[in-house]
Amino acid sequence: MDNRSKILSCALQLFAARGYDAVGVQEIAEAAGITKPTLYHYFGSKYGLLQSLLQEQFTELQNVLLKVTVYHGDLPLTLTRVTQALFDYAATHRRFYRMQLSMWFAPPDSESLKAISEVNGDQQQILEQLFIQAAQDHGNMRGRHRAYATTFLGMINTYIGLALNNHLALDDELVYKAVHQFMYGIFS
Amino acid sequence: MDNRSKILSCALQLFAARGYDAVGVQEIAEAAGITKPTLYHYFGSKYGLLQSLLQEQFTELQNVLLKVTVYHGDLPLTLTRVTQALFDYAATHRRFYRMQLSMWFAPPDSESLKAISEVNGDQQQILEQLFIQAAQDHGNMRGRHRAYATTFLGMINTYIGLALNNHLALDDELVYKAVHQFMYGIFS
DNA sequence: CAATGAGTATACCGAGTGGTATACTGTCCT
DNA sequence: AGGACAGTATACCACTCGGTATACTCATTG
Repeated sequence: MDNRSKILSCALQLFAARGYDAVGVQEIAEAAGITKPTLYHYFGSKYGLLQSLLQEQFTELQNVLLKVTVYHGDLPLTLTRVTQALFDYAATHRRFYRMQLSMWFAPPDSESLKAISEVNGDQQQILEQLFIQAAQDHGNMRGRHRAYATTFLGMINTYIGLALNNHLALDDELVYKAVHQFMYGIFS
Repeated sequence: MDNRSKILSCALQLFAARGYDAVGVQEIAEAAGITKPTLYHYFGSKYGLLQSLLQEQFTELQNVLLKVTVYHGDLPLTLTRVTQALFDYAATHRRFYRMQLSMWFAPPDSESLKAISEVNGDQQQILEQLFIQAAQDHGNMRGRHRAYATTFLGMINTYIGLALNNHLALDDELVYKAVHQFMYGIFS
């Protein structure tokens, strides 16, 4: 593994465990077995490191999401696939998802929130597109795609958050429950 | 307002906006119009300040919660009251709830999470008691009180989080929806 | 009056912060 | 061979961090 990858990997581990603000550049460098100028050579700044980290992981997540967000008239089916994909991604990228989640709920003026907002818009838009398509079949959904996408993602992220702390398991039963809870919320 | 209260108030504002780690003791002191030794006189350390802040606000929240968590055989009714109470509390203590929420999702080894965990257990237990009582009337709920309390609080907190970012409104309709979504989750 | 003790400020501490100027390597390309 | 350039390390910068030693003020109390 080259130094750049080593830095990214160690930074992810440290940020996920203690948070962006609480981890120093020096510490990351030591963990990666390099020195600070090397880190600054690749990423320019601590914040740039965070951006690169988020960027690279998020494009992967978005590709997964794009593959699974195809709508063919059966919204529960698509939502089930999306939920499964997100659960699966969270389970196989626990560290990253943990970091991403804590940043999602970070204070409004924190650098963490700023960083993740820059990157997160696409994910939201993919989901919004899905709900816009579905609204063509279900009139009462029209005009609420933004709210639906946010709520859906919020619910999923909550479940993942609970699962990461071992309060529940991300099994098929939970997928089923989550989707039906959400659908129930739409048609009531 | 005495200096102690001024410090607490300013610390809350700053922590809620930028996070515990990103705010320095010096900055809190300046915002409160005092100097560091005064702060250390009252709270001993930066972490002690955070603990006091959480402690005082949480006892207030717990009192609200205790008043409203009375079970008389109608679980949806009680949950509606609890949800309303939490929504109301969040709406009237936006800054504090914002801080509390970001700490709830803070990285596992962060001081923020440690601090809130020390204080949060009681809240969880109040809800668990409710579900234990309800399980006497609904056999299929038995033994899951812990999961129910966690999931319920998680759901409520997600809605509040979305509301704090103006993605939705904490109105009676949402209370109804949330409670029914949750009840649906139990009996399916 | 003298003594106590809470509350506050000045001035300081060592350690660590994010970030960089400089110089040295090695590997390409001409 | 020689220049360019990515990559890396040593040593440093000014600044901020959480925390404190000391001394002062002032109200309470013996």
